[in-house]
Amino acid sequence: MEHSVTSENLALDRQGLHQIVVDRLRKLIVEGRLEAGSRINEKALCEQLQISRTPLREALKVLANEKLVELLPNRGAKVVLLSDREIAEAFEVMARLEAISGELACERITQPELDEIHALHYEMLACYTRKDLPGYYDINMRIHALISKAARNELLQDLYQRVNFRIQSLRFRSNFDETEWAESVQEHTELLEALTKRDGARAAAVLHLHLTKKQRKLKL
Amino acid sequence: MEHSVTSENLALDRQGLHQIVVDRLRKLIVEGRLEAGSRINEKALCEQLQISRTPLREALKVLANEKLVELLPNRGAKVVLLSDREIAEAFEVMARLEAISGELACERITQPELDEIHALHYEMLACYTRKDLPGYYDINMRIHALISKAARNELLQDLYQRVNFRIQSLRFRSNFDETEWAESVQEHTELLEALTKRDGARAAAVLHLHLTKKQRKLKL
DNA sequence: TTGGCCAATTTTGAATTCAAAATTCACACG
DNA sequence: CGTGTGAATTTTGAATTCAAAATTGGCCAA
Repeated sequence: MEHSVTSENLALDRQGLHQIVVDRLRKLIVEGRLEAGSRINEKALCEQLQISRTPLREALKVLANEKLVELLPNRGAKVVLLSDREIAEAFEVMARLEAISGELACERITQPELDEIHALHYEMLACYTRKDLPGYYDINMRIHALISKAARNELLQDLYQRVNFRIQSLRFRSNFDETEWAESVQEHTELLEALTKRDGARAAAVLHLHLTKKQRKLKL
Repeated sequence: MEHSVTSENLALDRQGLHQIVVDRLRKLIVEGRLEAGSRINEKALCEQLQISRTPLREALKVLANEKLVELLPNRGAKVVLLSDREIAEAFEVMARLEAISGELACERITQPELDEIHALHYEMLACYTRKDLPGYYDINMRIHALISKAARNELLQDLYQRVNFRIQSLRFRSNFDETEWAESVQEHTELLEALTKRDGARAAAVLHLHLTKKQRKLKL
């Protein structure tokens, strides 16, 4: 192995083991692979992730701060299970954050970014036509993430992501019937229009409504 | 000692040592007693706080997640020093969050809460008259916190606090001349008016402007 | 003196250890 | 049968340990 250095130093350790664990665990939670409400056993998780308890416990404390897990004194951690009220609050905040992002994005988005969103929009239409729901969800999320990014405010983007982490796992609870799906697509078309015209107020309004409707589609 | 239990169990440990350390450290940072940009020595802090390194390191990771400290790989932690851009972003977000809180508070605030805000407002006027700036700051913050609370959305309140932690330490950098102080007081009076009339749009507008002006008062 | 190099020391990252708390489980008793 | 009790086991919280990385400080040479 001619090129190898002392220790295979691929994964240039960004910032300590704990951060890697935070990201992996958060992904597991957000994707629903770690069930909401379920207990987290430190030993078991350590073995699964092949790490010692220290970085795992550090990660759990960070995720508790993000309110993705709950720390019970002397009784370990559990994946947070949102109450109906918390879900409603998250959507109320998300609707506002998206509206703000949309408004700011109208002022600050670049043409290449706008083009990319348009491209994604067509990809999304393709998924819609094929009734490919997972693909639709994925592209939809990427569009919203790009808008958040185009608002050119990293703190706003951070808050957006934070709230998004909370509600993303709820996508399994949304029942998209044919009519509602079509409606959602229509809203996206209007959003693109507003963005293209740099009509901030309209983009904000469309996004606020879009999120409010998304909330209504949740199964209770 | 007749009443004493095995171990003096006052401070009913809310939730582990690390959380206590998080709160204490955050307070030190926000109050500026831990200088922005300064290195944090684990051993020294451990001795000062009379704890071992484990809970301190857990706390540092949480605070890094809150972006109050920065973790440098293998080189320890330092208190975050905000760039001008980050400060501008924080105020941009804060202005929006306050506006949202004000708007929602108009819909949801109770009469006792409104009364308490009025009482605080008069206390604040007293501080203003006496030119008691620390007292003014303190009451001012409590008024804004109450409005955030009256919005009846814990997640929104959490985001509000998070952003507030970031910019609170900047209060040392604001130069309040006589005119500006008077102006600020006037804005508060208008805010109270809007709240009393439950005029959400107006409360939002006043708060947005209030924050924007606050930002302009910062020394660069 | 100044600059560079290497050993000694300090500091960090993460695993391990140890005590305290909670949980499990067997068994006696009603 | 179901229920309460307590010892054994597991799990958690936090200190300690240990290796790796960074920093410091001294020494030598230019």
